[in-house]
Amino acid sequence: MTSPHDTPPPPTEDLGLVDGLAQLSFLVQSALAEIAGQYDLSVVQTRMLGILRDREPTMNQLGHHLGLDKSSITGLVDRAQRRGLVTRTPSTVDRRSFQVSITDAGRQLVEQVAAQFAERIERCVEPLPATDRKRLSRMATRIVTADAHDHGIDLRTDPR
Amino acid sequence: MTSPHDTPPPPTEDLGLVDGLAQLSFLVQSALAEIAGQYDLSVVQTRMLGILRDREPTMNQLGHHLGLDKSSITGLVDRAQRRGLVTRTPSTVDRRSFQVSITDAGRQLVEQVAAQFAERIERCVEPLPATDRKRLSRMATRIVTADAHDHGIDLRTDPR
DNA sequence: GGTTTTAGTACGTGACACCAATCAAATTAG
DNA sequence: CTAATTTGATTGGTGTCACGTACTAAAACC
Repeated sequence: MTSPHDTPPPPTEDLGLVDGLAQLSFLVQSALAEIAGQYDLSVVQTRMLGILRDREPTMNQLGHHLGLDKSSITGLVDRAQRRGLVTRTPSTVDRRSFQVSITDAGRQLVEQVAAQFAERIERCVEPLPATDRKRLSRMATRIVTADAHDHGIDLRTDPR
Repeated sequence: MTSPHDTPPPPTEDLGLVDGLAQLSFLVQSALAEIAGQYDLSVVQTRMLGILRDREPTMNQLGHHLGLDKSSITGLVDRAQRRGLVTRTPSTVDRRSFQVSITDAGRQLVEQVAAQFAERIERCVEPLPATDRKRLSRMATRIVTADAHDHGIDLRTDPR
């Protein structure tokens, strides 16, 4: 029925906002998963490293950033630490907690993933005219920050 | 430092296309995960049910739609079938394969999730003016369909 | 007919995610 | 200043999901 590699961009009917965004999110996520996978990283691991690029949170704070349970964090950090990507440093002020930091190796890794991911996304977005890309960027920012604002959360995987 | 529920929309600086889309995708995915979770569904299960709303693929085709290995599908369908959400019907033309169909219960479930998800997304998108929402919808569609075109894939979780 | 694909399952492994329970350190009460 | 509570993190158990490998049976090929 549907022909694969044929008609260039036939005036496709609109998917609607909800479905469009849903599918777009799947597209982005699977791109990230694929690229991260090339470096033996999962999406969550990558996200964690991304967060640690500019922060040194405690386990608890890290869990908060990722929206994960504390118990999930232990294993997550364990695995990353085993690979030498992050460090657990005992906090000086609270002898119960640790500060999680990214290592040079981890930083290098995540930088590579980020670069390749950026490349990929830029490519996906190519069909849009420059004006639209700008707009899209602004809109995404708007939505994300409004949401973070709602939840009193900080977010941002990759600031600056 | 950062005040949670204060300043309305202070001229937030742009996150950039890549980061904006990445975070937007996380936002959408976690919304979906949360809502699906209320019905004891995972994102993948929900996605599967969404696909089955308007298709009756074989296990293999289903795996193709989801981008998953055949071996992953068995368990996926098993669990859904155990819950009475889908059915495995032996194919009449190929005695090796089965057609996976959604049951009424499954359809009802996924419809509820979809409705609530739509509601949630609409809400997230509220800060944007109507014109932008239209634009966003078109852009998302454009990107997604261009990508599907590239990969010769069909996609669409929720056609029409 | 015999070889080779193909559809699906079975099994083992590992990453995640959660909950409940636990422990030590910190905080709050009284 | 003890006593009770809360908090940061780990452990253990369960379940989902994803993969690779190996295997069976049916198709398809020659």
